[in-house]
Amino acid sequence: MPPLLRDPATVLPSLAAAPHPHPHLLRALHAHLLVSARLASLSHLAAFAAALASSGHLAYARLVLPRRPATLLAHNALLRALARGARPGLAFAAFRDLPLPPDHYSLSFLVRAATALAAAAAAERPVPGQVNARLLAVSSHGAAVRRGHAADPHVQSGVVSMYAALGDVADARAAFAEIACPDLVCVTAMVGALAAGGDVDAARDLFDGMPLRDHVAWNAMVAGYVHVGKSREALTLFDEMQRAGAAVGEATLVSVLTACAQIGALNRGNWVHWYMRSRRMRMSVTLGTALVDMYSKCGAVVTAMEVFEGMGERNVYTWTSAVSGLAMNGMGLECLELFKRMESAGIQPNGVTFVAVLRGCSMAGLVDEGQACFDSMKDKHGVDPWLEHYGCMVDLYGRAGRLDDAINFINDMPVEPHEGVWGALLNASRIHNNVELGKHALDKLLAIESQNDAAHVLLSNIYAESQNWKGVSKVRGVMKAKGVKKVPGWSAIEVGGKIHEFFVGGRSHPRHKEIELMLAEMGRRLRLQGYAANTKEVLFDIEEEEKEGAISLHSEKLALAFGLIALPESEEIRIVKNLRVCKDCHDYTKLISKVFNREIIMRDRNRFHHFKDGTCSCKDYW
DNA sequence: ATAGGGTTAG
Repeated sequence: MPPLLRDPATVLPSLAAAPHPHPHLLRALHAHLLVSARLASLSHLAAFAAALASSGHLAYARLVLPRRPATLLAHNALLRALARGARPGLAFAAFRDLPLPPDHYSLSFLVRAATALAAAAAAERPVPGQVNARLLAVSSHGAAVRRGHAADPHVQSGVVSMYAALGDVADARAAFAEIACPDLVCVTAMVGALAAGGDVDAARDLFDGMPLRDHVAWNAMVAGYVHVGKSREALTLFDEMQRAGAAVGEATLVSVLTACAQIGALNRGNWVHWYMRSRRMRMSVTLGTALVDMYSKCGAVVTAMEVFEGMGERNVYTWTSAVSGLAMNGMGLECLELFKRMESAGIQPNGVTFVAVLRGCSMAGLVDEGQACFDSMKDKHGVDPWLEHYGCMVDLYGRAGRLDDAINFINDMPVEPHEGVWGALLNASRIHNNVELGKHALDKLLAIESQNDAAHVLLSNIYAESQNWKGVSKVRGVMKAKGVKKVPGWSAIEVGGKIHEFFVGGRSHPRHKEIELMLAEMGRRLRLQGYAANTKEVLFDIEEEEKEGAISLHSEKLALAFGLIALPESEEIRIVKNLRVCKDCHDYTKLISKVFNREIIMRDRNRFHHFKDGTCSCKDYW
């Protein structure tokens, strides 16, 4: 007996994965399963039927199921297996041909199938034979209503999360409003739906109004905050969750780690790792990946790699997190090496992996290597380049000063360049002081995206570099007239397990007086070292400038001053910033690291800067 | 005998 045929539990998934197994093979398998009495239990029978259906033999699948008496139970088991399988759309075909009227179980499986399709559509993962996720969603909801099962709580919660998966919060709200007495599960589904739709405040109101919250409800709310980037709120809520005595499990910790990663809360992240070990929690792929991501994004890349190496099972997410972590930390060569290891390990890289490895090459100036990766994408891995990848390539050439190559690359693109491509060229023009090219790139960029704030700021900086102050104020006027809003800059620093956030020109911190004194002291000691503020790149914070009539302090300087006050001298200062660090702040921080003899690790939008003894790990190349 | 809500990479 071939080993595969010994146990339905092992043979069925491989059958389901095969696109179109030969009918002879199926019949042989069927016969074997019958003879060896593997199909005696209904669950095995349903699994076999589902495997048949998944591999394109729905009619055969139905024949396998008991016909007389036709039990709805067996057909429901088929629906369930199909809804969970690789081709959830088949559940609709099976539903249409049910030999008996469907019950509330049938409907809940159908809704689940629609949810799976909606989730795949949202992730742009086309599922074979897919019609239209929205159409199927509405029809499954309609079927539930028609068959009189819309009031079943399992169907209700399923419908709410189905619309959420489609991205239709309004429909989720409407479905929720129809529910006379939503139970805990339905409310939790709605909390998740609201948060996923970006309305985290509405989610919180609903959450606060819950008479009872179990750990899943807490998880939904914590994850909701993480989803919209409110990491500090997520961590605060997690504290409350623990005080409330809710069970902390894998899902919770994954969200908490994601929050730590977002805001660079290394101490908190370390605590989670310790907590996992002290509870002897299993290092699942998801949890391990979240740890690798957290350590990478907190600049602890060595620890990230230790976790990575210690993991027993790794998937494409894990590898991509690690590759991306090395890229972000400026370790281009190591990033490339890990990518090659990934290839030899037989893990198929996807588009996200290539974004990471191309960025790694770009940051380390590895132009030829990056080019080779880009070429291998399609040839070797069958991944079609996205617009982002074209942007990465322009960045790769442009950063390295090969502006002609960048332009040729754009001209040879088989698709219309998008704003990211022109943005990369614009940035390269700024780095290499090419005003003409910068103007050209900006025109193209604004023709596509007239509200792009970063583009206006970059143009202003290009003008400022060439001392063209009229140009600077013109850009400012244009932004005002067009109503372009600059994303407010913030910097975060963790002190004593608490996250402190600073905003441009902010004065609201309880220790602002001390911060001001420290800033004055920093300025005094820097002047002694011959530092003069960089007026070339003018600080560009319209709102603040207008309010205060003076140039405001960028948030990273406030965070830095606070770090110098609040952290012991032996400790490095870690700052996370949401935008890219400007040249002035970069120069300033380099000198501070020298004059105050401190290590400063700053994560900006794109990468890490590791300041020590007056130099930065990015070698002024960012 | 079959069911629902929360979890990872750019």
